[in-house]
Amino acid sequence: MASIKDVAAAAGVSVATVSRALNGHPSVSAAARARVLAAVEELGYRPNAVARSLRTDTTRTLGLVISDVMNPYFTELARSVEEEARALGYSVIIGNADERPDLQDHHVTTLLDRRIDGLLVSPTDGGSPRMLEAARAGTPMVFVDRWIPGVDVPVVRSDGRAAVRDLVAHLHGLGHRRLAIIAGPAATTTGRERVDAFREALGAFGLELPAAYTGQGDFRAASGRRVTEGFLDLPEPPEVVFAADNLMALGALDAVRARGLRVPDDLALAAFDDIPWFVHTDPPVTAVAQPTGELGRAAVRALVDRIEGRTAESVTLPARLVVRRSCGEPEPPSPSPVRRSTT
Amino acid sequence: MASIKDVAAAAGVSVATVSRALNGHPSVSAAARARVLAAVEELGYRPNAVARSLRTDTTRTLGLVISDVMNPYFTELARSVEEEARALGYSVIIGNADERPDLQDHHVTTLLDRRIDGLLVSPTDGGSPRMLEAARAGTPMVFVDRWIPGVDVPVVRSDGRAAVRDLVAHLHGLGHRRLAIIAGPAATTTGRERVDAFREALGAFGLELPAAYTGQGDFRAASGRRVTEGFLDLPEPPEVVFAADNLMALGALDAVRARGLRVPDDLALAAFDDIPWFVHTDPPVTAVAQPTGELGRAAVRALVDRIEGRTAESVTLPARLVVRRSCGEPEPPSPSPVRRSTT
DNA sequence: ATCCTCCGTGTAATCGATTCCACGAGGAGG
DNA sequence: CCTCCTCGTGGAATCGATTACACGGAGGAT
Repeated sequence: MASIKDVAAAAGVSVATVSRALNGHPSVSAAARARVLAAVEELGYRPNAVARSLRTDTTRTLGLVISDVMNPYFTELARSVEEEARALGYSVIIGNADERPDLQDHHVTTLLDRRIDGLLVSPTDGGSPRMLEAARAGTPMVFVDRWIPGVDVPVVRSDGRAAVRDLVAHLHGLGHRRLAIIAGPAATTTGRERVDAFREALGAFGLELPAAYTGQGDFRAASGRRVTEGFLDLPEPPEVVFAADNLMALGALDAVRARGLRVPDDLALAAFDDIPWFVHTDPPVTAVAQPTGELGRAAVRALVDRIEGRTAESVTLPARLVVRRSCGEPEPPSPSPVRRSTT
Repeated sequence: MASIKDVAAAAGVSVATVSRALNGHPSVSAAARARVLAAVEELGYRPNAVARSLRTDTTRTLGLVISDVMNPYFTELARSVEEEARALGYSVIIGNADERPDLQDHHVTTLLDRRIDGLLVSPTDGGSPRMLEAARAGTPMVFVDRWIPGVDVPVVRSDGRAAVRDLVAHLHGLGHRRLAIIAGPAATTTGRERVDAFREALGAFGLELPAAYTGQGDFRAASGRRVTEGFLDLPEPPEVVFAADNLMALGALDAVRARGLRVPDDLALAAFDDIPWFVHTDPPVTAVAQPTGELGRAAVRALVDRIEGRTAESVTLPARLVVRRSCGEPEPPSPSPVRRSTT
């Protein structure tokens, strides 16, 4: 592969001139510039980003460590992050932690070794040592969606409290009184917060959240299924299950279906995180929707601010409730014939 | 951030010795090795991958350019690619082309600029000039899922012919005779092949595929919806629609639902590419399932073979039919009560 | 005409690793 | 006791870019 030396030789100038010509430096004569460009064209030269990074101590690359790529929420987040980063002239390297702290650590380490300019993290656990150290050492970093309390890093996330209150009001209005939740891992902020918000909202309606109605999940489908089966085995099963993420909701749907029961007649279902597929499930799932794309873009902007020496602000955006049929209410006016179960 | 010089100084040895100690070179005394390791520990030193790459002309990184991250098929592919690559000691940088040739070209260019060791591509179109040139120039490269005819690069893909035949047999057995297809972009191999396989299978049953029953999609949901609406507007609409990928099937479902019709009673539906969500849609969708994970792993193995100087083989794995309810047949024996529509 | 200022360019240092080559010490063999 | 080999080590070149510094020539001011 042609290097800058080859271009310099072909153009009959020094490598310094080639570099200057290519980087838009003002003091290069038009003649020299033209010869350089011609040589570049002829040789199909492309600057070696590795060499440039070594010299400039800059990679124009952001690292993004997410908890689970297979989760549509994170997929969309990743997509919006890449989009905004590209608009700002950065590339993104994604690391998928698969909800495993060891994998998260692996990716943080590799990204740091590659000297990325900044790190976007949605931590799987309390934070790997490597990550905490990087934060302390001043590596530009921003938390997105999930964060780690006590670490001085800006956080870009959405606040689901109001939407969860709306959800509980909706459920209460439908006559449901026994509400259960499938929680996320206690090590994650989102795992805890959603339970807190739910309990708080229940309180406002004079309802309690008994321990038996709080199942421990891990943000994966299998755990949602397991927890839901537990709920159904209870002497007095809940009337509604609220899954703290979309994959666990999928698992819950599985569990209900495997028992030959139906949603919402036998058990109502709601989820945190809305995704396109929820429109097409049987029945369509009521969910708390985060402004995922905006979250990703805001996170990138914050991180780039930090990288380029400006100050980065934490951002909190509101989530909102999207009502569908999984909790019992018929869908808002639609051209489709009203659906009635035979029972 | 500490460099190898700092470690050398702290350990009281030369940088050469540090490098040798860290790379397991045999001729380093136990004493020196211990001092180096202690210094590394103390300084929290991590080798600079950028510098190493410049010197060794190797990045231990694979580039993966896919057509659309939001498509669960590609998400799963990406995940399995990363997994296998990690097992072989490589990192992966993903580029999402979003079905846009210009974006594909952008990512190929950036990846090449970063001097990745090899490229895995699922081309969106006939192939960007940059990509074709890289292939010709000998950059290790493997096509996965889609490929470009006439380019001498190994291809890892699945063959859906048999499964599509099974699908048509299934549909024919259910009494369907007017079968339509939503094709993918003609610029992609998968876009063309699936139509060919479908037409061929129809032929075996003495059926034709009229032009009116061939809609042109682009592998995105919106196009599936548009094409399906066109089908429904026909004087004699088809009885079945076969979508050449899962997102277009989603769009088809949308179209049917928006008309107040139902699947499979008013229009049966089948899709190419099976995904977990198809189990939960209303109704569950019959699909041709590719061995996605195995495809990703095989592609990585082929690419790494090529990178490490062995010869890479093309691989073709069979797809298989997964029958669900969207074409009219009741699901195989299950504990759930038989579902009857009220009409 | 002389001096000063720019302007365009080249030389060389530098980033942080790896690795070839040379060198000194110490052990084995004659 | 001398020679030779081996082993561990350090010096320095190298990868491909960027950039500080120096330098020569042209043009303007006086």
